[in-house]
Amino acid sequence: MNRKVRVRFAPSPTGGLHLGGVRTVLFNYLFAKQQGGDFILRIEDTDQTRFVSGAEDYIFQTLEWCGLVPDESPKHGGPFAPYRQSERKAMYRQYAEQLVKDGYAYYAFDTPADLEAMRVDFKTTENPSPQYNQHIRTKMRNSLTLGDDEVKQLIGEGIPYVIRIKMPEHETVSFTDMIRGEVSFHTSQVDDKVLLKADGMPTYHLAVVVDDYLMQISHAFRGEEWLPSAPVHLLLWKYLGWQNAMPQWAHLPLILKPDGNGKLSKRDGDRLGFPVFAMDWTDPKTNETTIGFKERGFLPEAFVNLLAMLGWNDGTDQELFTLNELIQKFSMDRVHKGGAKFDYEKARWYNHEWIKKTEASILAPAVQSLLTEKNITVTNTTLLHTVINLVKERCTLLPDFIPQSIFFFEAPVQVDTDSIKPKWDEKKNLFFTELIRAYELSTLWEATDLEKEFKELAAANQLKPGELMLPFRIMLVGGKFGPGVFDIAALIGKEDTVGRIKHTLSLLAS
RNA sequence: GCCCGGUUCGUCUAUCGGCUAGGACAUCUCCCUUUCACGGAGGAAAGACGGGUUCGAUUCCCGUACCGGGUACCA
Repeated sequence: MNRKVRVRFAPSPTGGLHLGGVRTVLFNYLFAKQQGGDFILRIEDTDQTRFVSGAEDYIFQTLEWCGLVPDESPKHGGPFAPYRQSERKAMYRQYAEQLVKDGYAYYAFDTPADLEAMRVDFKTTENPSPQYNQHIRTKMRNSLTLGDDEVKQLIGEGIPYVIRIKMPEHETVSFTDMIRGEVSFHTSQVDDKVLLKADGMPTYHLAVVVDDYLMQISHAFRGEEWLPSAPVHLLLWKYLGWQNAMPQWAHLPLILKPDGNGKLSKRDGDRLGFPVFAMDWTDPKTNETTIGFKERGFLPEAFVNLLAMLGWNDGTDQELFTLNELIQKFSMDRVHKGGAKFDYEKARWYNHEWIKKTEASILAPAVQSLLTEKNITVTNTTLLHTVINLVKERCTLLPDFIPQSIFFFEAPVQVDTDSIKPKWDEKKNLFFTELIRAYELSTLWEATDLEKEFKELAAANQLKPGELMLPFRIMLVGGKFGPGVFDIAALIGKEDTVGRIKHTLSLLAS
């Protein structure tokens, strides 16, 4: 069987896209691009009660930021449109009805109250959550227990009903998962899932099978949380007569909380102070904003890189990969089976590495807009690039560029004179006064010249340069940080250097 | 409870029967840097447990334990 690779990411638009979601996108994307296939985005908005406006748009923005743009989607269009399940509503019913006709599904008229009563009535300590299964279904109001005439009558009267799959009694359903190998289930353990809801919308189970078939999906990758319902899907492919077209499955491991147990959730980020969503997400109902990796100052390259390494590696010690390298090297059989605890420190490390290896010209727009927010207007882009190259190795997140570079463009507002005062004396005061004169007269303004002059003057004053470097640094940058002092002096120029020394001297005098 | 997955340093992981168990993050020590970083050298740190199979098991099989997922007219 040699068909075109087509994969899909099928989120429901209920909120921000979290790490796990983006990683599922990434693995789909990598696989598709490697195989010369297509990556489809399908919106699974079959639950109207959970629909959140803005969520779909957010998904597109996120994918764009990550550089994982779909080939087909509600936005990009494509030969299998529409790509929003709510707009495909009409197509699902016929398949559900066909299943009923073929004896693989049945109508069920139980009300929510009936179901609730069932769960209470059949609840025991051994079976705390009774399912609507092959045993229970004989005790409920459905087309298996009711006569044909009664069923027709109920439907005719407009009584709400759902269509449920009729799980076979003693079968083993098995399939080969690309990551896990052979996985099998006993049908006696699986319940009669609802396929078509009372409002006429399909559930995930029906919709995913119908759409994957209609959209000719060749490989279906999704989170591990779907593994238990895989037998339902497998059976549906079979009952609908599409078995030969069934995609190959891969169930991806989950991303877990860094501490404690369970899968990573938005709340963990809030609690532990790190982002979980790719980008800022503002809940339209509560107006609460959850921070995203983008806004925290992550580069998309770093974000994609760290996500890829959460559950996959190429078997070597390499940890830094570009998207293109990932496309080349990715393979589903090297994806782990077990979940991975998310480590924010390591995530920061990836970003740090990416900032270091990214060209100043690429970093420049982001740094510039960060400075603009601080009311710094940068007109000299050559200077900006020089500054970025000088400080980027000490920046882990993009906003770190602000404290690390702002003093190149503006005299420090706060000067940490407290760190100078304890060891300040008249000799040093004299030295800096002389330094001002020396620098004012100097015709050369390169870092090496400035350092030479500085040290000669120190020697003439019988002072160790070491005692003077820190005060000098604080005068220029405001605190104990930043690149080499003479590099800074060279870049900010004579006027600023002298001005900042004078300013600090006056602060120390008062 | 039941079903399905999983289990190597604190964390992410390498190992596809030969291991003195390797790398990275974090941590510690030292060097470099008269700031903060970067960088360099080194240290500490792991195969859940019990049975098999085998000349040999981290690796294969079976139990047990623990962790995770599922058990909705949510995805």
